[in-house]
Amino acid sequence: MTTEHIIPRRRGRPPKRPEQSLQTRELLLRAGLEVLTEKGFSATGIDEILKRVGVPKGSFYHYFDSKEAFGAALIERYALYFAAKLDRHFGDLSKPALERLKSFVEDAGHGMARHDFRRGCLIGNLGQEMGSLPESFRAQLAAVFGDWQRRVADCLEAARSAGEVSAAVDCERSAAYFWIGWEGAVLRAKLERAPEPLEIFADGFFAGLRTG
Amino acid sequence: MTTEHIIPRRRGRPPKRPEQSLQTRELLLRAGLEVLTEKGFSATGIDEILKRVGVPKGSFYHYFDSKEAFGAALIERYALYFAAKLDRHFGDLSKPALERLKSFVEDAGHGMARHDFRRGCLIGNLGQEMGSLPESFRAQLAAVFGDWQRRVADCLEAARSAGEVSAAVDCERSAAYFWIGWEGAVLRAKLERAPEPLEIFADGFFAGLRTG
DNA sequence: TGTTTAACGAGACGAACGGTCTAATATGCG
DNA sequence: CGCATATTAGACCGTTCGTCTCGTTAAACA
Repeated sequence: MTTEHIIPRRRGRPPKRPEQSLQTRELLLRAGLEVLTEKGFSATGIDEILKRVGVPKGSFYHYFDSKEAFGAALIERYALYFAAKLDRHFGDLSKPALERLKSFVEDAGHGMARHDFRRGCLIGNLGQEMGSLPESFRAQLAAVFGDWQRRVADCLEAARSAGEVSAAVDCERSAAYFWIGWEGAVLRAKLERAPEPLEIFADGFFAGLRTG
Repeated sequence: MTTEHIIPRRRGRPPKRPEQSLQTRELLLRAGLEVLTEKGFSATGIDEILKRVGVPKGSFYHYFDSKEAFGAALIERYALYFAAKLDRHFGDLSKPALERLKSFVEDAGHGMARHDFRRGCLIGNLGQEMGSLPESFRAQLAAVFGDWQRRVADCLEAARSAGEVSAAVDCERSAAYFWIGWEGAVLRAKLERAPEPLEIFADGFFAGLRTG
């Protein structure tokens, strides 16, 4: 069901093939993303991730100083992965700016559907959990939202210049609004295991842009 | 800092004063709400709640069959508490319907501010955690949202009848939209420990109602 | 080619957790 | 008085958490 590379693992110092040497770390990160987007940080034990990829505990603490450090690495990776996704959509100048944003929304919806609405957004998940998370995560998570917001704001700005949305739209504020609501929609879609919350939010959001 | 009733607890069967006899259970529920709105279900241990109110474990398992049953009781109580809050605002016929909704939003914002934006919405918190929660919670949580949505939809309907919002507004859908986004705003306000997300969402939502 | 050192795998370890259980204590009731 | 009932008290068990120490293997250097 998941990334089940049961490549027989050798002990001792590995041969000098950099691609191979990063494999274990890579596997841990990938599995971590899968599990954490589904269950969050606190509810997930290291062992679960370990078992999933067939790596013993000792390896984990070789690659990461602690569960906290692992979490930070996951946030970083997820943020990057997502920023790339945004760029891919927003950079597609073959369509109008507003369409670019819509295509991201659609893509994200398909992504959730592909996992049966069981997985949400890592950043949203961890944000919700901040009450019990290392305080160092707070700034990191907020920064990620800031980054994503920037990108959406730019896209909206382009749409406004092109007259695709009302000139009265405050792009920065609308971008903030977008992520606030989108995360709510993802959360709700996960709860109901259904796409409707995403659709309802997207419809409402885009309708609002017509009038500012 | 919290409900620190350190009422000296007597062992043995208590005297027949029903108000007193429910006290321990009551204290557990109250403390549970405080902690779970802040940290969620998985991250919270029974012991933490117990210590907070100075109740030994034996009592806990006397009043609740399990942590799961305790969670279910908390959801029920929170849903009731919140429904009452909604009714209080929406039932205040001295102001226009839209104002009633706005006053709820304002009240909720003050509520979060009072706890320094450390506590969120229990239902939202648990919703996010569904990935690791007993499956029995899912229907219960969804039903709560359904109930709240109903109430908001009714309020919106009243506003529409009074011409306070565009006749084009789909009240049911807008109510769904409201809760989707509002939960996102609460989550974000908790993350940033600031009221802006609530304001941004509320502004955008109410603006959208003008045009439907 | 032999010794040292870096890189990694393996699993033992103590603390904490959820949950159960028995005992202790006090009241209600016949 | 004595038995049933309600509640507190906390020892206890199996699990799981995150950390740590050590063994094993290859690279590095001479």
